[in-house]
Amino acid sequence: MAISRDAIVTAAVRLLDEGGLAALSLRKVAAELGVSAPTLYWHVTDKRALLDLMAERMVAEHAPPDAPAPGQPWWEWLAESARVRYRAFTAHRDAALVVAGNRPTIASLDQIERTLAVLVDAGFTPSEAMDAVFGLGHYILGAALEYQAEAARTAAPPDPEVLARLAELPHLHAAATTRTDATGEATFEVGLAAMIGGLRATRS
Amino acid sequence: MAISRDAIVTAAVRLLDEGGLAALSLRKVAAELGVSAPTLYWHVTDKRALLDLMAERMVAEHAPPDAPAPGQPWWEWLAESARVRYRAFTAHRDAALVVAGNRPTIASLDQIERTLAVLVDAGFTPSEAMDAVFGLGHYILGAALEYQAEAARTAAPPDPEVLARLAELPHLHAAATTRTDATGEATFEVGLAAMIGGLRATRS
DNA sequence: CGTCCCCCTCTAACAGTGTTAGAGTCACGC
DNA sequence: GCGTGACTCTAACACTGTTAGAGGGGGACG
Repeated sequence: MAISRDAIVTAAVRLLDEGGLAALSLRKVAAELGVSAPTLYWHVTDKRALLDLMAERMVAEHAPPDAPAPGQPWWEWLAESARVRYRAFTAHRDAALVVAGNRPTIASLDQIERTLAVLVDAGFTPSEAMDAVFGLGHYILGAALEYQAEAARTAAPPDPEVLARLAELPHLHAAATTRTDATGEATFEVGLAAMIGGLRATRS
Repeated sequence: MAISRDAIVTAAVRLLDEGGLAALSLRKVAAELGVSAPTLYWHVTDKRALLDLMAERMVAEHAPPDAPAPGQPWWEWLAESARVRYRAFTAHRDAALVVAGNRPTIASLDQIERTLAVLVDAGFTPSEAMDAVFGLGHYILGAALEYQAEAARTAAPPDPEVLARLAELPHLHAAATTRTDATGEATFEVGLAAMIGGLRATRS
């Protein structure tokens, strides 16, 4: 009945969604497929390789447009691409962690190339464009990672000592009470606007 | 002769530097101290708790100035704080990963409060200041994480298929050949300038 | 029809992980 | 002297990624 590599990746992603990265073991993936654990090694060289495939899959699920729409400024297209990527990171539990340790794939290179093309077209040198891609990419990764870490944290009861300290700090307390950003999207948007605004400023 | 909690953290950080997070096991930490593994559980509740302590230690090693120097604009002070934090993340191997999963400590709350105070003083509302801290923090975390992931990647031989594809992509190839940023600091500076420039723009 | 080979799966096992149970040792305060 | 608590130990459990090596089973070919 021949287990396929794609089926393994699908099962692994499902398991990731359920229990997070820490709970993802090859034995569980194998069990999900009704197969013994060493069998996976015939289809996949390594657990690291499986994680690479999962990262590729999860990123591929959300594809940004290849280039700006006619008349659309490059910065708006860039912002939209960033949102799509952020969504890809937050759509699956611990996806950011999995992607972070990932080695670059051909698909990701192609996407970077497309982004570089747009930016070079807008007047960036290739090196400047690369800096922009890196800068934005780092921000997205950090935001997604911190969002998911926060989600994992709130599952556990908060340290009362820390909570007490928080009440004593006026600005922090004020900020904490006037904000309710459950999805993290509003916070992401603010940082994104700052980042892209900063990149735009270097281009005029 | 009574092993202290601080000694455990010190040994753990040394082991982290040597082998990275994946190679950090309680048994090795115990061996480093000439003690058996379960002994650590008397001093530390959990491995997660040990990682929290390590994160606190590593961050505390590099402390940014509490407030701008007289006459120093807030954005310059903010950039300097960001650099210090980035240095803290990259000073120890996998430090960014350890800190990312960390729960907020009292010390980190205090530092956030100081930053908020400076920004509020500069005209931000507490909520806007919080957004700025988050945005900048996410960028720093992502940059450090990606820098360390890249360092780990170059240890392994690169995939020839990916390498071949890279040669076919003109902009990517151009960018890759004209850049030699071994420490990642130059790339970090560019993104930092964009981020802080963007934050400044919202304030005028 | 037989036979060989290769795709695919299996069991058994190894070395290592975090963590718990419970027993033991040693110094200090009363 | 004696107990009590701080501190450490051994033994063990359930689990992890990974390797060795043995088979089954179906299609290709003589």
